[in-house]
Amino acid sequence: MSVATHWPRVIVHADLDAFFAAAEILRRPELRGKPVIVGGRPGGRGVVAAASYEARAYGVRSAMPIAQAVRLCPHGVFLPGDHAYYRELSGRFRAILERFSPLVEMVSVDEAYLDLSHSERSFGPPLEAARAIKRQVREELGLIVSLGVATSRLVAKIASDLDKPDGLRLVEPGAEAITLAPLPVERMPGIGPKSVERLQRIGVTTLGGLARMPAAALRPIFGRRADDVIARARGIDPRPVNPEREPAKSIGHERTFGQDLTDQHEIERALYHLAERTGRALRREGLQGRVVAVKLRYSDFETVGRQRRLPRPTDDHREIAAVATDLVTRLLEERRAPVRLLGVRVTGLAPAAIQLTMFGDDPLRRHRLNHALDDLAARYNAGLVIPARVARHT
DNA sequence: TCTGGGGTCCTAGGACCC
DNA sequence: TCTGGGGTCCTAGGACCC
Repeated sequence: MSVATHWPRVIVHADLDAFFAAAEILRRPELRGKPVIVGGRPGGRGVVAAASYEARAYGVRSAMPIAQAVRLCPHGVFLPGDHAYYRELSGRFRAILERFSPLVEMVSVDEAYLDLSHSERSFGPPLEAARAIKRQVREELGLIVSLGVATSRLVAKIASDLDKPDGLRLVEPGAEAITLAPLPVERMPGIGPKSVERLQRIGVTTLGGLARMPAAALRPIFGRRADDVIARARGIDPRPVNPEREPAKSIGHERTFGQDLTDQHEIERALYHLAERTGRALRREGLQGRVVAVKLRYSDFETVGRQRRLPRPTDDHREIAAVATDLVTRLLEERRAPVRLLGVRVTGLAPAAIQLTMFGDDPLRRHRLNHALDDLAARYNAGLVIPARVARHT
């Protein structure tokens, strides 16, 4: 019998396995055991959002173009995805986690951090608590969750991935650096393909190697983050679990078209629709923004953006659309080529306040009109109400 | 092969101010 | 004739995450 290990903090990272695919199998049990791939429609321009482990056996991975997934796994079951349903399951997932600690931070629909530092009295040592979480998620949701248990978010996150699927990995206090050392650098969140390549060029391929580098050598790759990257490679990460949802910094929508757009009217119509969805989302959140940004991707994947600061904040989709259209028109004057994607985003957000200084238009009336239109859109079909000038071309 | 959509954060250059 | 230095705001682009 060894002396109980002292845990300065107990952080759990919980990650649902192949979540979207598992969710679909849950409501269509006949799919169990089949390669299920959730993403865009075959023949379309989507990517894989989630693949069951049966599909992964064929080499299908998330973020892979659907066309490639079809080639690898022609008999796969391809589904479009149902985010409202996933959100509902995600809420139940969260409710289970909250039984174990009030400190639960959802980082996406299928991922969360928990701080169990003060939960030992109720749920026993970390390993027992982790087993209870896995059991309750399986019994009550029918989903499999992989867990990492460690003294920090970072190590818990990396650990949760090590034994997937149905993983449970605990990294004892003091064992952080030695656990990370043999892992390839790309296991560390924040190190993506570009950084991997640049690290490889200076002879660094593992987190142990990264941990031993002098900060000066990493400065060209990571800039001011270099010291932080080294600390993290050693398993040091003081960030707390924060259950508060941070206020949004930007809200926007973008769309990749099934076929590239060349017609000016089609482009304007698409921008109007994106602006409308963005405006509605802003009003739903009670926010206004001071900057309108557009994104344009050409058929050759060259991607450019423009943004403009407004004289005052807005949540009005007509105003957003007008600015967005002007910005895109300017981009197309610089380069005229088929358009694959358009995006509209509003940043510089702050809680909405009606301005009483507009010219020629009653802001209060417009404000009421927008909310009335939001109600209509919610009751009927989103995007039904568009100005005649744009509708004429539909 | 042919590359989504929602975001966040960082960098770098130019304008402008003191 | 040769021309500082720091801070802040704004814009564009890119890396990255799920």
